[in-house]
Amino acid sequence: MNYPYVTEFRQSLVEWFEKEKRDLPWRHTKDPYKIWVSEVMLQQTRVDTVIPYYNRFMESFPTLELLAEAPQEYLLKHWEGLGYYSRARNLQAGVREVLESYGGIVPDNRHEISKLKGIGPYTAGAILSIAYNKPEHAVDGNVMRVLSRVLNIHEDIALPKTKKIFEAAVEELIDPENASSFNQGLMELGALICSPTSPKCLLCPVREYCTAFNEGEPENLPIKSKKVKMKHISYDVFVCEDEDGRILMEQRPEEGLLANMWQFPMVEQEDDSLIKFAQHHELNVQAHQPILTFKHIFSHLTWHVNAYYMKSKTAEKGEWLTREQIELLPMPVPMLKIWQAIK
DNA sequence: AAAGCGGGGTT
DNA sequence: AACCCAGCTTT
Repeated sequence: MNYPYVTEFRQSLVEWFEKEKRDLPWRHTKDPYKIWVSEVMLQQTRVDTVIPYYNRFMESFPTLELLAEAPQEYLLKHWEGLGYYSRARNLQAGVREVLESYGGIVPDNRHEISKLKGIGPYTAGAILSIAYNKPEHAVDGNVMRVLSRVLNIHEDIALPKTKKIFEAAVEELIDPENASSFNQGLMELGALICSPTSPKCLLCPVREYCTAFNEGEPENLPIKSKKVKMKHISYDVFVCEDEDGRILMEQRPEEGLLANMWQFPMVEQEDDSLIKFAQHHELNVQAHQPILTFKHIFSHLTWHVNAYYMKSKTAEKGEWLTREQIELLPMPVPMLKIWQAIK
């Protein structure tokens, strides 16, 4: 690696972290289960977003056993609005594996913990280092940004193989006695100081040991290629209420986008989609009116939603639920938006 | 190696 | 509007 400041970098980073770290709910524990939950929630998700979800989750599922026993719908309700809902289902599958195969003890080595559903290379290293203080790499977007600057690495971080370079670097740099503070320090530095744009180098505890600060251009690292083609789809959504005040609902498939989440019936927009919808459900629609139109942007596609409200005579087909029942169902944000408009 | 998978904040 | 965020799974 040919980096001359290993000892100084370690010491400065760990000291800075232990002095300046934010007071976060999951930093009050070393329970591997709780660290696990926090790390899964934090995947592609900001700290400020996660905090209320984590607190609510720990009130309902304070132990691994209670999470293992929870109905999936109740679990998803706790994840509602957080996104990437497969994380929640994988987490539950993972804790069940721990109970069945490891006597309820989260494994303390990479080989075993990596077998658990939802635990990839990053989360494995995060749990091992934070809960067990094991000197294991935990390379996320923050770490790649920080180390690309400290070590002046110009490889494209969008390429999967590039992550191996950073994992190898962490293995050499990591403080074997303070793995927890070292790994968290790298991420905390990325969050507070070594930001994507306008890094605050003058406040940085390791700027003396930063190759890009000394010899390069920190603000132009890391190198990241990008190519995204956004897809667009238009949907009609029908909020259909019968004479008893019950509303027609449907559950999404168990695989794919928003798996197992509930929604008001939704069909791809066509000129006669309302007629087709009414025929399919054998509805006797008496009146309908537009509620709202909006755009919902996912990471890889955009929904253009037209929502309508309608009254129908009571029909046999489909799941007709009361407002109280609907409140208990996990729904994605676009549906919550429509539900708010209805109420 | 590439694609699918949420939602929201920042610039 | 583009980018980013304490990434993982499937193909």
